[in-house]
Amino acid sequence: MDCQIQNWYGRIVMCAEPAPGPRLTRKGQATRERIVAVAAEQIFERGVARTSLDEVKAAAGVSSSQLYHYFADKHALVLAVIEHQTDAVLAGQEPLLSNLDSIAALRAWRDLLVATRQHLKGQGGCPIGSIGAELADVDAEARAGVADGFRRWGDGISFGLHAMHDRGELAADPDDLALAMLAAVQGGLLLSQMRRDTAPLEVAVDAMIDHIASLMTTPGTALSS
Amino acid sequence: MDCQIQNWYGRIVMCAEPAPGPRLTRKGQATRERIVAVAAEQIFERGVARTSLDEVKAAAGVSSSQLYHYFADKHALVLAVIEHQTDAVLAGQEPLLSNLDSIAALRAWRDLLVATRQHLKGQGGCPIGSIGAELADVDAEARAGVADGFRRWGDGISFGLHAMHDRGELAADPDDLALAMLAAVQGGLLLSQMRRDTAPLEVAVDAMIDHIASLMTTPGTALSS
DNA sequence: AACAGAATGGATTGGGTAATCCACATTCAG
DNA sequence: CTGAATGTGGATTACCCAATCCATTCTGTT
Repeated sequence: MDCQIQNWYGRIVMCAEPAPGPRLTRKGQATRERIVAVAAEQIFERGVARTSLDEVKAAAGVSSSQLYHYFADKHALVLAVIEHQTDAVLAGQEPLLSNLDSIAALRAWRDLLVATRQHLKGQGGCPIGSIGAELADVDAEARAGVADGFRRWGDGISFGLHAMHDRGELAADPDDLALAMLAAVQGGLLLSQMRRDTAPLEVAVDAMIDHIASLMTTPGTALSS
Repeated sequence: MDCQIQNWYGRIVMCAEPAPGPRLTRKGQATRERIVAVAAEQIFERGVARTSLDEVKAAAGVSSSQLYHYFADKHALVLAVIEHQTDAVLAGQEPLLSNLDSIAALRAWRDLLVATRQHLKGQGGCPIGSIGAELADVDAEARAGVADGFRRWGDGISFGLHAMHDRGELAADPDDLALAMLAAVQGGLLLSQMRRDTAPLEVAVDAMIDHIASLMTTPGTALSS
């Protein structure tokens, strides 16, 4: 179901396969991607249930028959959007995400997350997480898709931590720390969205970075406070 | 807009005022509460948009006119549900939540959160957070209601941390730590919901407790690992 | 050129649901 | 006791939206 590709930074990441059904012409592929991109944007703003296909069709400049030519139904479109958003979120964190192998690198990555969030003026949460929260108990495939997105994200975080661990600098399980860090990011994003204030995201991720710093065997890694 | 009451454990917490509009008879109050309880349950299971008022009416055994007698519209009902769920979530963590003034107390509270989550067999996320994620950018009042619920929750956590700080045991800002802890809980719940596995919640909260433990001035507070 | 498969257009259908309306019953206060 | 406010019932309306259908045009291959 998945293929492996080399990304721009040399790391191997998992990505979804191109397309299963009937092969698409260049034009059809462009139309399909346009639909997914528009749907992703609207779902990010309003959620899945409040995004009507009529509006997606209008914004993408396509008709009903086109939409249902590329997607069996709304559910299939949502699955494509989840993959699309996962790719976008992970790509938006590169090249930092692939190199989180020092406290300094973690802090730079944190700054990027906060800056991205600030750029949205308090609107919107996590493009993946919000879909997951809405559909987890309603659509098993969507839940699995979001879970896979989180897995890829967590793998990205743990990659750098594993490097630190392998160098003997980190005295803890990198996978657990990566999972905890991802949780801090998700919770921080949610709280920040509710309060329209990046402070919760900053405090949560800072606390987790400080925790990692406290588990390092090498000296000279001062806390941020 | 709010009133202060004494809860069972002596702490002063903020709660919503009883009811603003025309005063209700005992029977009317019961009907209203039944509607809110049923709506809360269905929204927890399916989300706001996928909860139809017809089903709420059927499950609560009321007719349209009753529902619209107590609530101006669906939006007003959702606001009532947010308050209802906030009260329920906080009450469900007592008496532990009001006494998080030691590492041992924090660990006991963590165990309660994990056990509660396990009891749901992987279904459902945070009753408050999931509503917030769905409505934050669509319904400003709902967002504010959820934000207030999170504030109350965070206040509960910070209360015990402040006690530790006042005793000179904790060398950090209790409010920041409480905010980070709440973020870890929310993120942990979301990840656990996606993976249908309590591990993310456990790891995230454990990491945050360990972090707090590392900031304590008194010795003898061993890490959980 | 010619054919098959792919892509597009737009009208239509059918189901679901929030909200309204009017008629009737119950409760409570003075 | 009595009337005014509160509580209840169910039918109805008006709208939104996912999905279908058929006809037509485009694209790539041999």
